[in-house]
Amino acid sequence: MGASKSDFFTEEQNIIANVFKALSHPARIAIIQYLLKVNSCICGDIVNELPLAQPTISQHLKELKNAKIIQGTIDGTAICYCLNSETIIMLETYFGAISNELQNKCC
Amino acid sequence: MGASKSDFFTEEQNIIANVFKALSHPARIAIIQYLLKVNSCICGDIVNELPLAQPTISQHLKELKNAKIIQGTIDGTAICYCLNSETIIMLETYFGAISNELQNKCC
DNA sequence: TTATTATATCGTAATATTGCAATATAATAA
DNA sequence: TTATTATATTGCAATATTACGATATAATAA
Repeated sequence: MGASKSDFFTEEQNIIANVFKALSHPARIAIIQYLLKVNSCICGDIVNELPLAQPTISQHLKELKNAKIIQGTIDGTAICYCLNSETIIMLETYFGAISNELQNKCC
Repeated sequence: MGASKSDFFTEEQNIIANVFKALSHPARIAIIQYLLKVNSCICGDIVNELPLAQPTISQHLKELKNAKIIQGTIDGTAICYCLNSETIIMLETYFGAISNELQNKCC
């Protein structure tokens, strides 16, 4: 008894759930909002922006990167992170498709 | 040390993160897919469809309901659950807005 | 009333996530 | 080479989630 019965679900269901898991923490939403705000790609001064220690930010960035929500390119000693528009568009399409299927149905 | 520094983030960031948290489990994605497939609103035979016990399904449904991703209407002893198109459209709009803001920017 | 049926809640064990100090790594500068 | 700077990883404590048996609740049926 306990967590994780993911083996009983399809790979697709697990992949989709994992993208949303990456989005399910306020710090990671704050990182996304900051990356949107600063217009150009920004590196690790996200650490100065958020009320969390550097290792914690690094961990959150890793999760967003694994879910392909952001991407980072090395720039000297710094790493320049920015949003991955492909994944954003994929998510827009995901809900767009559900919303279309939902038309003329109950509720 | 430990989980949950949500007080340090804005209410908006916490609300958004909570909607995604509701979507962050394969069982809840499976419930959404099932509700889409059955065309008409369906009640608790989700229990027969998924490899989870009734209390577990009930808990997952509660989380989806709290996040306003589904809604349930009482029908005798049964409860008829279905997707809440308002929230789906809100999510589509959310990613649509990000995707628009992202145009002509880095990456 | 007493079943029966459908769903929700409680309690708790197993597991996962979060946050950070300490430390490691990697690139550049001196 | 030895700093310095930026980021990642490790280890662990605090907390949250997941799953389910047992039980409660609520509506209808007999």
